[in-house]
Amino acid sequence: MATMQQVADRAGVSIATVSFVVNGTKYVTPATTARVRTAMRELKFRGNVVARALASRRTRIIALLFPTTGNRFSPTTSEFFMSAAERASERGYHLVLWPVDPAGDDLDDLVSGGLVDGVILMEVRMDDPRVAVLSALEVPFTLIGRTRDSADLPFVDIDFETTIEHSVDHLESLGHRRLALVLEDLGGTPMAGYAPHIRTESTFRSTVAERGLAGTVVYAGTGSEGGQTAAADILVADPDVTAVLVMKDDAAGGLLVGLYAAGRSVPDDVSVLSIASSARNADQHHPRLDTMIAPSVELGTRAADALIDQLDGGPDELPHFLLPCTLRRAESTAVAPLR
Amino acid sequence: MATMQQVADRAGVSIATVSFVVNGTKYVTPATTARVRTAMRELKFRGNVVARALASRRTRIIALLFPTTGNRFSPTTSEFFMSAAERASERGYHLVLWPVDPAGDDLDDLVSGGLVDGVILMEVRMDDPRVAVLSALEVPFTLIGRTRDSADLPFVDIDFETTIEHSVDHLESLGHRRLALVLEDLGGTPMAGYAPHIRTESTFRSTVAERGLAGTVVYAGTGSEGGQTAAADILVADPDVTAVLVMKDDAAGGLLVGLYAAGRSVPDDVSVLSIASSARNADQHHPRLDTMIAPSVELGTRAADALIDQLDGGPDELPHFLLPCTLRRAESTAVAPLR
DNA sequence: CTGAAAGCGCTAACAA
DNA sequence: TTGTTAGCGCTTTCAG
Repeated sequence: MATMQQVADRAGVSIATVSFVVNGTKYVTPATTARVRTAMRELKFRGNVVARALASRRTRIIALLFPTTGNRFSPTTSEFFMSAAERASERGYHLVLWPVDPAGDDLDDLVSGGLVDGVILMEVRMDDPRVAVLSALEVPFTLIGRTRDSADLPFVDIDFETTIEHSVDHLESLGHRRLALVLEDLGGTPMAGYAPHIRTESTFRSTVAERGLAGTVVYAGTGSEGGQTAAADILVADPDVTAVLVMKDDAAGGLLVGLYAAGRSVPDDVSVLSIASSARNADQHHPRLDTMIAPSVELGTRAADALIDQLDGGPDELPHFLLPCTLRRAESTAVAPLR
Repeated sequence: MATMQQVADRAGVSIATVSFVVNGTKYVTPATTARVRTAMRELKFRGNVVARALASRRTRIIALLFPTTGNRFSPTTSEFFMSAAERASERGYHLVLWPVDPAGDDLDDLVSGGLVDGVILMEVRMDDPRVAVLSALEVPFTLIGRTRDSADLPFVDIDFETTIEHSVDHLESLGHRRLALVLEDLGGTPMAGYAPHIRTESTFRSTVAERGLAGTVVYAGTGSEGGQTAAADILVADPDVTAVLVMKDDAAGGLLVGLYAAGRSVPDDVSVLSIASSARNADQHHPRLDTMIAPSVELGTRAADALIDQLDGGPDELPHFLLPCTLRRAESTAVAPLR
């Protein structure tokens, strides 16, 4: 692996000059530039990222922190990640996905010594311990999500409040007055306090209260069984329910099964609206469900931008970017769910 | 951010001594060790990974390379990633997921200068250009997957050959003699030549041929529609088919719908076996499908081990580790699929 | 416009 | 057992 010094020797210039042409830091005459470039090519010079990082204090690498706990990597997560990575790449950065303890304990060695220039946090909890750690470490960071009080934190997030209101609007416009909400059960896990759930649940409760609607909330376990149990739970709590919001992708199918098993057909007896899901996930269902699709790509892109702006000294107001999910109606005609 | 020199000064020792206690490189008396540790604590010394990497030529970071193309991050992928990360962590390494161009073009700057000590490749194609790049770069690497000729490459992989034979065994034992295989359609994409498909298809063809069975192969598009179309295609090609293998998770549901739409009930008329899927994915289905579950966790762990052995100078034979999927039978009684 | 040289923070001989 | 010191490969003033 050729070093910069070797390139310099070969081109008959100083190492500083090579550095200048490599980084475009200073003007170098076309003639010397050419000589240097030739030497670089001949020696297959690639540059040493680590040495550069040590000298310049930047690596042009940013990390997306992902909790090691649970197996929470969904298609939606994937969209956040991929879109953020793409944007980072466009702006001359590399984005890596870094699994870290949800408590933030192993954050130090990652970040200390400038291995990464900044980080994006996702799967944020209302009182996420990682933000304190990151602040203490003085690492530039941006959230995909919001803590309880994110007023002076840079973030992009799904606008769950608006999403839920729109969802209820939609269902109300269909004539529904008795709703239910299915959430994942995170109690007792390290992901307890997961902000999207808290916000969704409280917005749901307040919205139905304001509008004088009935609103039941149940927590679902995993997979088809989780959904089936949730359906049963809902019907116990409110036998007259006519619409349910599900924010748990892997249980959505089971929910239909459960409803049908209890003699309800979808959407004739009960409307089901899947929320904060991805198109890719929704497309697996048949019959299609009405779905509030998460703006993951847009948010991933924005998150990368927010962080990189911070690093490169772009606009300096705190980014507080919220985007609601958008409704995608199932176009197919009514179909009975599973028997 | 305190430097090692500052710690040394504070503890009244030389910087070398601090380095020794930090890395456990040499014996240091308990007394001095204590002084150093105290100083480190007082100064909140964290150590500079970049400087250490430059001096020692190792970062203790390994990367799992993931193609930027397509949105191929499945629950199975997630299991590979998480388990490899966990194993790496146990062995004192960090594992990051690095999105790179499937052609391997942007591999240089990642790897040059020893930003990562080694890499694990996944989503491997039969003639994957990335292995040439990696070899040229002289970076230690391990594959999750196999190229056409991996005889002298370190790899761990699903044993697709055995998996398919077991699948056919299973179906044959159920009395089926007319089979079909559903694969993802990757033609024309950068992922064309994806090794699992090639191996699965060719093993399937040769196996049915040897045993004198009928074997139809169809390629499915995405989501429920993809599966429905695949079902129709199969029935055109072989109206008497009685068993189908699906290696496309998101289309499995649609396949059932399609079969049912064509008047076939599952599993009475047609048996469906989902292959190389994950438990998490399979659990979403209702009715449950018989599933050949991929040994992702075991393989992710092995991959990390193989790479780290290589790095730390463990056993030096080339790891060639193959594990077949294991059959998980749907316990539920027969149910009609979607209507 | 180009070069000299002082670091960046740490590791690892080699000495003592 | 601990200290000295020469790098690791590159960036970046500061001169010239």
